[in-house]
Amino acid sequence: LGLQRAAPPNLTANVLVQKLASFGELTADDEAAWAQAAADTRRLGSKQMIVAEGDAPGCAHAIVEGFACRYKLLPDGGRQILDFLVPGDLCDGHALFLAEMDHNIATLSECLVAFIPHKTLLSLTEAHPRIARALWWSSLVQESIAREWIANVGRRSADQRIAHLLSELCFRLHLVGLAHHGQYHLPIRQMDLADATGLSVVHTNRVLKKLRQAGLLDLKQNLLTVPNIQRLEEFCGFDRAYLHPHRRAHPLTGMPTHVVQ
Amino acid sequence: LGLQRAAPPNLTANVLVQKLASFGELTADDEAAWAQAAADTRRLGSKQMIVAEGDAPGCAHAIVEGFACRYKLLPDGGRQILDFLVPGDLCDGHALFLAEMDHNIATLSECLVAFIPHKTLLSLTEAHPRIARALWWSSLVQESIAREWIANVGRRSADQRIAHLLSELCFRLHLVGLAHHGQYHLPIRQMDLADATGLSVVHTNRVLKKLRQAGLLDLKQNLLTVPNIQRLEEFCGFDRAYLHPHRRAHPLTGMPTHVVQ
DNA sequence: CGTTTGATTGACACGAGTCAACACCAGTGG
DNA sequence: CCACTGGTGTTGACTCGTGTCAATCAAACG
Repeated sequence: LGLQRAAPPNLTANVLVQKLASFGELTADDEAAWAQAAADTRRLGSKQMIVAEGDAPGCAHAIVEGFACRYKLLPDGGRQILDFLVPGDLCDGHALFLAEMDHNIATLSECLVAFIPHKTLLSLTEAHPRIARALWWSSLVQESIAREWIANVGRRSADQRIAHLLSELCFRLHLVGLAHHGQYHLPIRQMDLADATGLSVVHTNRVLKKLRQAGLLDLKQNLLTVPNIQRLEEFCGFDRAYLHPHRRAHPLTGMPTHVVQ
Repeated sequence: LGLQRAAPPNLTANVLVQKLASFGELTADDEAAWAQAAADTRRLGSKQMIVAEGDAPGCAHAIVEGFACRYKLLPDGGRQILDFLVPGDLCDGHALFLAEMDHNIATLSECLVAFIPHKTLLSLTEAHPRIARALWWSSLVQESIAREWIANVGRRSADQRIAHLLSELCFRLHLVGLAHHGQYHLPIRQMDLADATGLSVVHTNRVLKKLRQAGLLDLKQNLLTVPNIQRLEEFCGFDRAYLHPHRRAHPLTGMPTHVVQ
């Protein structure tokens, strides 16, 4: 598949830069510095641990290619996925300050992962205030996503849960240019969808069938097709506001103004 | 009730200081500055809005007395509570940087709320790096709590959900000295518990009855009694790690070392 | 007092979980 | 080359946890 080909070296950092820039305007100098910081990349196989609960890693990780997720394991063996990590996402920016990780991060497909030493991250934020602000903004969006997930799992019907989750992913993939005419390369199993929405695999399967028959989406063999994204979003009440896509100037902190899309 | 009496003026800021200090060691000077910043307090009735979705408030809010919550309203009228706010909690620290609120914050009981102008908050963090770090830490704990709630609502049984939620509250109330021999003043209705755990009110009621009969806890008339907190925590698999109570020195950022409890 | 809000309980319906069987595919090894 | 395997998707039958509806009760309140 064309989607799976490795990006040329000088394009490797492109997704990371594109994503960070979506959180705040950067100068060419900022972008170069960010790309440089993430130069150390490694390829990981599917279902490999990136950071484990209890770890206090010495470097941050960002996804360049492939899909990963955060998750917790419960005493009874259950798994709850807390977020999907798509290309461009910084996995563990907060671990820079917290003593130890309180959840796991693992790949869902083969991934290209950038390793950014905490030392580099710190000096970067000191020398590049715009990068610092973009990272700060990004961490706030992370928090906001987590809150929306609570509402998703807590109060939406099974159909809407799945639809909402996929709507969010579509939007986030759009941000980094990974959408092609309503088609998204989505290397996640139904079991992953189930663990992200708090449903069983069997019921997830049935819901997907129902959504397919309703013509809202089609997910098969790692390819998600959404004929009409607006219809899907209406169906599940998706409102992109929580992803804080358009940034307006703040009277005090002077965050840059810019509208995505 | 003795618990409901208004604190003397010079004690008003005590809870806020105590809470902030639980996130990082502060000097006497820091504490005085923080208390001063939160000097403007107002008393709000039950079920009053503090900040609404879509707002871009000019000041931050902190709870001094009483209970509040964050929540989202869904298109179908459902409400999902995203977090409870107890005395000492900063409600909307993140709003300092984000363009607008993506959820509501309202009181659950009569509350004493401190209003901290964003301008003050900004200058405070510039002049007092320890306060800045404590606030930063606090925002990370907020994020961590949100993630735990996803797992709670997504993968735990109804009994464990309620038990876990109440275990968390017990711990957080402990932090600010609001626990008295396994008894906690908890002015929240069963409907609030239901909206926080993704259950119906009726079923919440039944679960509470079951927990009461199992001798795990007793919640009636705003008073939560937990005979044996350890037993409750074991029942629901509560692990305080996600609240990041003990802070160890970080090799790079030099966060202070200190163990709560 | 009547009114309102919240707690409690029962009867019933339904969404979602569980168990089990089978299909399908890729990889692997005899 | 073809069985054999493990992982994943699909479907049916059945069970069970929760939701819904409705009635009653208790406490708070104007």
